[in-house]
Amino acid sequence: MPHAVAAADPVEPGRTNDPERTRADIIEVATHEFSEKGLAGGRIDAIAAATRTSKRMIYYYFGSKEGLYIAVLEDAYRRIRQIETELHLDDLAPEDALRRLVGFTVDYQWANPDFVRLVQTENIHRGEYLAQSTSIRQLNIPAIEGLKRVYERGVKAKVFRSGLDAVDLHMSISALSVFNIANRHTFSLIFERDLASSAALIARRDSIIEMIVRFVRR
Amino acid sequence: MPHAVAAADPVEPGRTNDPERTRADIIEVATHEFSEKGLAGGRIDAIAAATRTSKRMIYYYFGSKEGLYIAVLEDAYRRIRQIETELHLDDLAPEDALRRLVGFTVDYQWANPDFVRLVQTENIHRGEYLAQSTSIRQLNIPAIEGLKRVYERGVKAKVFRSGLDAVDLHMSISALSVFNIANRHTFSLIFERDLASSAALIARRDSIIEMIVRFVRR
DNA sequence: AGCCCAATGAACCAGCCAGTACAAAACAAG
DNA sequence: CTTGTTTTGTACTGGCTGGTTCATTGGGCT
Repeated sequence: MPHAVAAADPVEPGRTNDPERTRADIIEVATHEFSEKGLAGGRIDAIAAATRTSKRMIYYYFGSKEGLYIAVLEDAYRRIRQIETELHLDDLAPEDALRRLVGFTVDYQWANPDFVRLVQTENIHRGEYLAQSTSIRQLNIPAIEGLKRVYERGVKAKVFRSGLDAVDLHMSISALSVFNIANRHTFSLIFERDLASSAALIARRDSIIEMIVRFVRR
Repeated sequence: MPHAVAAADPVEPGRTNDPERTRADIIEVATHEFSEKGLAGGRIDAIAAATRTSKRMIYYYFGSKEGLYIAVLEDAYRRIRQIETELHLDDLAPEDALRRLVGFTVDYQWANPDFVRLVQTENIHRGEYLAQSTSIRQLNIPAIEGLKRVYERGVKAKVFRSGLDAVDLHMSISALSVFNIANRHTFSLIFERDLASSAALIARRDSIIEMIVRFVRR
């Protein structure tokens, strides 16, 4: 997402006070800064400068650097959960549905490196800020529900073996999908491989799908 | 490794100037600090305080915070490579060897969260410091050589399917092994699962091994 | 119009922290 | 024991950066 300067939406034109927009603007810029530099490395002044508003506003709305960081985390998780609900897997045969789910997950991580980096940062902090967020834990996890239904359909149809744990399976899918993004720099440096080329991505995507499918097939 | 205050080694007793030791001491403390807080979050003063020596020495030996950080990275990679050479896989049947290699990888990551965190941090920085290290790229990668030999033996023995890429396979093994450590905090928070219990670890370990083996089996 | 509060701006501050100045010891060599 | 080099300690500083102060503007409501 190349920063979209968002052609001013036509509603209420001559307005200068616009809290919603100010908040959203700050969060967008801060998401980028924190995902780029981490919490300690991110600079409030840098965020303020890239915003249409001022540093004062950041403290007005978010209270502190940590407060802003938490808001950024909440927003990022909210977005991914939103998208997860939009997959329609129930009208596909189990194995096809699984392939689609895995493929989607890979593509999503690929398309949203900011989210991956944010999660990485938060894990460096041992999840202490995510733990402070009340709103995040209220959301349930569409991804795992969808996966669970697909898996159970597959078991019933005797194409998947039974006895597997959906959360464990989800963890494997996430692990494989995230790694390419999360560790691409050190990995490609050490193995002298370009992980970013589209050929490499496609091959990797196929490999991941194949691995998951072979794991669940009877 | 619980910090081992290292009962003074008997060689050269009355010595006060001991560059080797000072250097090693600084690196050990810094490894902990940086893996805990990241590069930006780590404090030189904190490192100095936890050392037997002073801040002055850090700059004397490493020149800058970044210099120290690079030295820490180099040392961490050197250690893991060292250990990788110590696996003896050639005297096992291919599938057993593969199981052992994967199991070892999982256990190693589990036992060395500092390394995982350091790599995470370095990836946040897009590998720019690792790229500056000349010494790291000179080392070759024992793990992948070992894996390659095992895989090829398996193909020859017709227990593994052919046409797979050893680096890709290694990537999958790493991805699955690292995820539990790297993302345990956010993951366990969201899925309300304890990933740290030994029961969970063992189950996960088995699941990973099974996934890899099923992937390569014909 | 006039009141009140939400929203905003510009300049400012204080503590933190990477890095340094200035030496003084310890050691090696002659 | 002198001399030169390596290693170490103490005290300091200057800029960066999170956070604040104080004052102002805009807008909804009656």
